[in-house]
Amino acid sequence: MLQVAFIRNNKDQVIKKLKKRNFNADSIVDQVLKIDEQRRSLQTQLDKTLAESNSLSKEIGSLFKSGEKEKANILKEKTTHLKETSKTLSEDLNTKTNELNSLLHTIPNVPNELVPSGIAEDDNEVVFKEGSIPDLNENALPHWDLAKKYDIIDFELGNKITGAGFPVYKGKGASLQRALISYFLDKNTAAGYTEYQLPYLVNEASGFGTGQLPDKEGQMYHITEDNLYLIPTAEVPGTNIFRGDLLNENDLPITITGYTPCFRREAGSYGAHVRGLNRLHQFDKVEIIRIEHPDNSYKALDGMVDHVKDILKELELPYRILRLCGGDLGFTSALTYDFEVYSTAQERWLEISSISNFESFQSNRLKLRFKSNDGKKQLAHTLNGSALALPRVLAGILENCQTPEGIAIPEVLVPYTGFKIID
RNA sequence: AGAGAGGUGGCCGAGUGGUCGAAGGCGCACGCCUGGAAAGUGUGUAUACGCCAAAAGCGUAUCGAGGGUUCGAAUCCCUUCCUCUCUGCCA
Repeated sequence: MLQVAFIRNNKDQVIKKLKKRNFNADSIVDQVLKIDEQRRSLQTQLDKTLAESNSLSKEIGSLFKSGEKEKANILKEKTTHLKETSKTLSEDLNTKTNELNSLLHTIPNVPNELVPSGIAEDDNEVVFKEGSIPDLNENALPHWDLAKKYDIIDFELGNKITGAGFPVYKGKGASLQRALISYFLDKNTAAGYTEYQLPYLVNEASGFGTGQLPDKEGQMYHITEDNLYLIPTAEVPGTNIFRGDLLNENDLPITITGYTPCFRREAGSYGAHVRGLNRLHQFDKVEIIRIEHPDNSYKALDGMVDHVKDILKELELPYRILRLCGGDLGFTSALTYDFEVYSTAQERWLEISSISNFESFQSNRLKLRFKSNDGKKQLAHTLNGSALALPRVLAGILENCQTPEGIAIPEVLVPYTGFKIID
């Protein structure tokens, strides 16, 4: 959520930059500023009314003490209308504040300068490419066939136990999953991130804090009996650690990593793109999260990108990095880099990581601030990224590392798996 | 899950209807004292919103959260969340 003061002071810039997202902010910005003005005027009136009735109350108190009951009763009557006035004023103020907030909730983050304009996926800008695409023979199989061939992932069994999108990993498939999680966590902690184990269920306030609610309510599994949500990403519990906090400048940056399963309803997805591991209702992911000083957040973003590059290089997977265009940029993000690994057998790129700088958009909603050394308070910047999402990395390994003898495990993972080949 | 107790500032802790944003202590910051330090001593030490060009200042709100009673609520009532103790259940 953008800050009203920011919109007020940078009105034209905000409107102009939001155009990159193909978001026409003209009328909504005017509305926001108008409602904010009304809100402030109501606040002033209410404060004045309350101030008057506070001072009357004090007078009444001292009159009662000195036994001047009649005088006190006269004053009491005077407070009656003040009470009515303040009641309606505070109701109006509430309405205006809610109105303002729900309007603000519909305005996406202002994209960074670097964000290319564009409408959809095809307009994303490829900024980096690394790794050679292996020349597989004609018998190369997509990962869902490989999973069956080596009996390491059972999709049908998942259907039986739960439903589509809940695969069962078996034997070396399960080991490989566990190996990847450990390997990612080790890489992240070696880079300075502190490992956390986080809850998989979050309350409503956390959902609002990171912006999943109210907009993406339908995308999360909701346990209505206890009013809790299954997390769609570790970003939600991880970032909400700091909800409402006032940090010290010296506490920054805060860097955390955590492994969690992720649950997504993915309502409305279907077709070939969701086959096998491409899109699941439950999947594993290791996330990295940073709380940064605003002056440092873009440097930190680059650092996160380099970190993930390093991991993919070690895994020897062919990948590319995209800078998301305005049309594809997430609602809360100011700048996002997507990592895609090449699926040789499917002949398409699969998204395996998304790294974003939200600037103060998330922290404004979270009320996550820090006090700088000169005593001034300001919103911190939040960033997060996957390092990495498991299923598609697994798909990439299965497809790119298939040999006539079996799946050759990337060397860095062998100490974690304890085996070199799946056959 | 049942019974009881409780949630107050960075922390501890007092406060059961009026001058309480809140005693006292600890911590922290700055000053004095000291050759230096400790001790001692003095001052200061929450957040949000609003008024103001801004600072100073002033106003309003905030004692887990939300609502109510009252001229007036940390204090009384209701709802809700959380913590602790005992009992029950359980990896």
